[in-house]
Amino acid sequence: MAQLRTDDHAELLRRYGLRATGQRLAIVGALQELGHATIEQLLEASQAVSPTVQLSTVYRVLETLGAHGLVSHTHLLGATKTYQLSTHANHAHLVCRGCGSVTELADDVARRFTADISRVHGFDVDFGHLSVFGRCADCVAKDLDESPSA
Amino acid sequence: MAQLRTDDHAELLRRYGLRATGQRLAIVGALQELGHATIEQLLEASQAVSPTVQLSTVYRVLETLGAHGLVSHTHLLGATKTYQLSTHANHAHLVCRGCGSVTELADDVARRFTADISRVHGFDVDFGHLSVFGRCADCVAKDLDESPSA
DNA sequence: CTGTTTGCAAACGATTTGCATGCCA
DNA sequence: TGGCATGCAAATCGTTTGCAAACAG
Repeated sequence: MAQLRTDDHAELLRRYGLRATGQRLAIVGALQELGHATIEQLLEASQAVSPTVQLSTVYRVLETLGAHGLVSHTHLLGATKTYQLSTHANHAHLVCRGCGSVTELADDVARRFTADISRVHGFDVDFGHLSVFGRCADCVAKDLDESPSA
Repeated sequence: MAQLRTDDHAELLRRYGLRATGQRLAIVGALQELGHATIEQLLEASQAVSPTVQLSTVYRVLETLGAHGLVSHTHLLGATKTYQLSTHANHAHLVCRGCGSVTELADDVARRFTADISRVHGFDVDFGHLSVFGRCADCVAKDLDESPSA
């Protein structure tokens, strides 16, 4: 997995016509490191690098980067919005309501699903934003333990 | 499609051990009529029947009904939470980012998808809460019109 | 009659905004 | 240097809560 460094992040931002400020680099770095993260997580992680970063800045930066297609967001658990670099967005998520774990959906399953939808409904699925809720294998197993038999 | 009347709603509520107040009947009626609706839509629709209904009441009623399994909710557009009667919840939604339209996903497609996920990931999909974002056939067609060729 | 539900208004948390200053290009 | 980005604090939005009155059963 190609790990971009800070320098590259700066370049990336400029390529999109955006200024490479310390705060933005910190936030992009945090996004890259975390894969997907909530506002709170991003605030914390970017403050570790650039202590002056403020909550409102995180909001503004994410909005700006989002408008330029660099960042996308998904609703994972409940109303929690999580953000991710678009380069990291090309897969759907399986979100477990039991333990909160987030797994990437296997590509071939996703592809078949979107193909089916396209064929049946003519609907063009926005892949990166797809979140599937349910219970992961572990939690299903736990559920069975707790209600042993009928 | 079996259309329940107000009397039946009252009965339904009581069957769940809930009091059948005018406000609740109005809200359940609105849910039934709208299929799925936001808090705002529900407020408006239920006020048409029972003008005293208040926003906080809508919130409280939905929470109560939800706790009893009568109502479920999904995230459709953006952060917008929409609510629906559980009897109406057994299908996934295709949500168009272009025009905001919401379509029900064909059963067989959904079934195949959940079966795939179960087989590959051991993950048990929460069906009624599945929302798929993207662009509907109409909006895809419009998109093509607007960017005719390269 | 009794306990639940509602109206109302105030509290609350998350997100957004205005303005002066700071910093990148 | 000029203008976009940020810090800070206040405003705003959606949602929740406490309390007394109204209502269902």
